[in-house]
Amino acid sequence: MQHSSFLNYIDKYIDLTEKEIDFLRSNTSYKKYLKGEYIVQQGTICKHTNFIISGCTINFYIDQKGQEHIVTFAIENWWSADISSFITQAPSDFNVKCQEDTEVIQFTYQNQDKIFQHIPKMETLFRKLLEKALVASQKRIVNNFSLSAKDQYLYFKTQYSNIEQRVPQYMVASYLGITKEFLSKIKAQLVK
Amino acid sequence: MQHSSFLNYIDKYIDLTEKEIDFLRSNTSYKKYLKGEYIVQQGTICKHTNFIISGCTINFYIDQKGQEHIVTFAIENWWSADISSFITQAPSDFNVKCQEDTEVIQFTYQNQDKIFQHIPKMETLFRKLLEKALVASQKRIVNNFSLSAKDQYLYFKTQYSNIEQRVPQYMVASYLGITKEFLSKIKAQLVK
DNA sequence: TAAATTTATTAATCTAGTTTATTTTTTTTA
DNA sequence: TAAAAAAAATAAACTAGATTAATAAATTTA
Repeated sequence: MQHSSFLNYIDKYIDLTEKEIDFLRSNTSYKKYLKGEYIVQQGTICKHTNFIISGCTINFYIDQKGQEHIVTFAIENWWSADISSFITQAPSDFNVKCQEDTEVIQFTYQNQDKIFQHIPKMETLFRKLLEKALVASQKRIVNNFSLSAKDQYLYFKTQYSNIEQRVPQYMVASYLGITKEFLSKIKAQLVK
Repeated sequence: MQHSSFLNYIDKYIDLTEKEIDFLRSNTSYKKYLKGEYIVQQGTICKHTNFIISGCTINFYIDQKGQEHIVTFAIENWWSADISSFITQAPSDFNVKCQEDTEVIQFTYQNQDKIFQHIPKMETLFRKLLEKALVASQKRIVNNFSLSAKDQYLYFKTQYSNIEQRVPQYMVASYLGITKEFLSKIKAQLVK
């Protein structure tokens, strides 16, 4: 029941037997975080990969100058974790924080491995998700290269309009790598 | 024999039986490209994932203004492809071009799939490689956010000093997302 | 080995985006 | 529902890096 939206998601990509579903259910766990809570904190180890059932998380870090930079947003039916820390089980450079009350299904490193060994289709699914994530990440680098801040913002709106409505504008600016003042200027200019 | 450096690479990560090695060998192929040849051209489909035995490739695109942007470099023991085009088998937005004479082991989409089904360990290896590639890609975005052009260049040198020696300086500038003139200025300033 | 081509340097001018500071608007809390 | 706090807007001064243009050095080719 807690797992149902997660299982629906999985079902869109692969077919699992009843046994496999039970295995998956018993090797993952449900957790609810409140708005403002941290799922991962800079300097600690990222224990879980999180599938978001409901809510919204931000992945950010604080640089040497004390400035906060948003690396990614995640909402329902997306995945949220600091992969670097998760795969190495070493302290994280990032924070994962709940921007809203957030319900997740969690995979520990050990359980994820167990799942991949018992259900190779799950590993295939994860491989394909990683391929897509890598393509999206490269696309972001490419956009950074060749689009003005205004065009990057417009692209963001086409891709993530649902997110724009759920987070403060200064976080969108941070995600785009520009100042909140400049995003404000861009918006004013777009209105005209 | 043509496959030996590829098999050595694989052997560092996973143990394969003789049969598995034969299967891998018969479902991949060796190819040699000359300096300047294209492995993938913008607008065509990326047919292969390439493991580089020797040589150097650049992955770049031409933007609307006709400007060339280098997205990635790859050398011996790295992988080279346009993943986006490869996984969708749709026309590529990128070029993969040989910067030196380059020998590769090639996986077609179908054969890669066959290999993953016959040798799940290979899919595990690829998943882990993708995880690492995603982490590196995110790291690049993060550096872009918080480092000056000079510091990005210094970071590049620590990570890819071997590549810096093998490609013209203007390609390094392009990879860093700055002009060749500005990189020249940075280098002059660093000498002092 | 000279000519042609490609790559790198230098310098002046310019601009997209930052910084700093102040004001206004919106949201939260008591 | 008023006060406090957080978020957004506006504007002036500033700067990192781009653009343009000319020159020099290195590499390739004949």
